[in-house]
Amino acid sequence: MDKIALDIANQCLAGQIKIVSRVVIGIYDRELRSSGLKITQASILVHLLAYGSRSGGALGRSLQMDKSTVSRNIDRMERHGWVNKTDEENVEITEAGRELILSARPQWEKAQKIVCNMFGSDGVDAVKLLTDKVKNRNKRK
Amino acid sequence: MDKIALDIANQCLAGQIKIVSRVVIGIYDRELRSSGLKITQASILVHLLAYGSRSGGALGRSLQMDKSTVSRNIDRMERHGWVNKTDEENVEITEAGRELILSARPQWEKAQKIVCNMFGSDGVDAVKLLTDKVKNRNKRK
DNA sequence: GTCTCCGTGTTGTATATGCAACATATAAGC
DNA sequence: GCTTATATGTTGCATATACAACACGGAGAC
Repeated sequence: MDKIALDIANQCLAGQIKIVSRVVIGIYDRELRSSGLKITQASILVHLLAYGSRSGGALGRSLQMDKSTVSRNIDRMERHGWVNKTDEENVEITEAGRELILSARPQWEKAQKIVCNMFGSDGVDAVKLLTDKVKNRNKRK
Repeated sequence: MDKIALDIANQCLAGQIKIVSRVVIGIYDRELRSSGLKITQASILVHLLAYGSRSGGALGRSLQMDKSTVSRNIDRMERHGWVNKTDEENVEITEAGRELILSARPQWEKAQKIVCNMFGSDGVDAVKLLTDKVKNRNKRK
């Protein structure tokens, strides 16, 4: 029983975020399982729906993913037939991808509801706050 | 440009948490890189320091990891010589593991400082709030 | 005693993730 | 022109992650 170690365990922001992340992502992935999607791929499809075709680099910047991670996620999704790489270094959603993500909406809603209940309105606000802090981290100074 | 998709992209709690997680974990992992640790393994070592030898199941419950994930993380760490599996289904930290995690403290402090600066005190509070919500999610009713 | 349930751990399979190194291509400097 | 910087994408490597299926051992139920 090391008291200092206990302090570190309780204060480490990365450790806390990992725990929160594992639980929340688990809830979404379990709900989405019947659709064949995981939350990462669902996020990419939603992004392509929202913003249209984009380069892998742009996707990575929006989702804070390394370019290699984007590259391999797109590969997997192309194998499933949900996206295509177009001529001009862009990724576009296919009709199958569009139908899939639209059909998965109820499952997404359910997961969102479960987590909203767990977090409460102050918890949801906290997530938003952290997201904003992360996205604006290089804007000051 | 689909307006509804844009709403979903901006509201999805899992998507937001993934983004926050990627950024924060990236900061810690980069700082810890010189020590040879990643934040997951550092968390396990700190837990073993704080609470002493524990079963994989107990570690998984504390860190919200699947038992198979714990199992394979422990395997990796045993290969590195940082932990041992004892007779009685417990995992114990080795002397090498203890020295490693103690020596990595400055790097952890630096990462913690960077993220604290990024988040501000309200952001740090937000992380704590979410962690508490997650840990107490089954306690009500 | 036997059977069932539960806690524990391992293994197969698949996805997710990032760094380093590499290969291109385009743009800017000079 | 050439060079340098910047953006793009891929691949090797290692770790992190979870579900399903399996195996094992103990604790009760009867």
